Amino acid sequence: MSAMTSDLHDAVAARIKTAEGRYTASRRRLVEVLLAAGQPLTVEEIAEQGHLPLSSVYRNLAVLEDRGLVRRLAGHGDFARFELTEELVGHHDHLVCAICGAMTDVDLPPDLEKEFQRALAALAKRSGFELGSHRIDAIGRCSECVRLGR
Amino acid sequence: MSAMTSDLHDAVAARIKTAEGRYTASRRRLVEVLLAAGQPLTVEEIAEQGHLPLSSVYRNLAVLEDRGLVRRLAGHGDFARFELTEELVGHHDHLVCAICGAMTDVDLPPDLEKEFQRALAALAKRSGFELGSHRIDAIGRCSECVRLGR
DNA sequence: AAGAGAATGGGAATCAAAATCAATAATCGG
DNA sequence: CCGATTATTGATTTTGATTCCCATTCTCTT
Repeated sequence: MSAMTSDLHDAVAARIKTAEGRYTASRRRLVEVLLAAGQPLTVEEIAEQGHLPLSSVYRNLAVLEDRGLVRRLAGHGDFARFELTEELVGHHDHLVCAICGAMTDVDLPPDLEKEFQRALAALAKRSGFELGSHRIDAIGRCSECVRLGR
Repeated sequence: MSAMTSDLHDAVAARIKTAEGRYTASRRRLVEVLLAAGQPLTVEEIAEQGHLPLSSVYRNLAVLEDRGLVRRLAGHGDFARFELTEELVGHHDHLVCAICGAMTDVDLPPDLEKEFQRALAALAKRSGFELGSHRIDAIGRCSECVRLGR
């Protein structure tokens, strides 16, 4: 395990403990699965890859989301997907397959991200909206679905 | 009703009819509600504002979505929201309130939109992803939630 | 105006997600 | 290390948004 990875677990543990929470093996496993995947996963995928019961996955995703460590995304039509927040793994965007729902992480040039955040801030200000973050998704067909002619 | 509005209804009617569908009063009412709102609505909002039964709203949203006339969005809670597709009302982005889930339409400068689409296309190509459209959401607190100190 | 195909809408079924709760495990004080 | 306290687990409901069903109604076509 890399230094960065244990730093991440330390960060998660610290955050969990601030609210009478415990960073249990089950929760750590969940975080490890999300980290290893490097892309947003469904509850079922997390349960399977972490050998965890569904009820624990649902409960602990809620706990982690509440602490700002996990973020819930909407796939394309199907069901919810989850990823570690950018506080833990940095900002990134997604390629979203409109056919199978798969999501892949991608990074836009930082300059462009900044330019974009600036433009949004201007628009937000105009309507009294307090801007936090943003999300950018590219919608299309993933290579797998293209290959299979779907 | 403006000329643009009846053009829109004509476009919807034409598209519906291509697949043995009928542009019924119920479906037209649904489209009118979405058009009048100028922002993505939940199923419940559509049913209420159009005085339509839930089952019809769900069924007809599915029909319209299938014909590419309506698009399903992820809110910032659990409830899906729906809007007319950009083919009908043009491209735009959203301010999404993380507190109450409200969504407001906004327009980014066209130059910036194009620059984004170009950057995304480059990234997509690299991983064999076939780029269609993109969606950009600003996440934050809407003016109402700021005002109420939520 | 009648027949055929679509659409409607109230209610039932579905199923992802959340809640329940007895059993288990971690934490703390001494 | 021990026992008390509190949090977590996970099999099992329960919930609730969404989808399905189907008898009735509507809309087209001739």
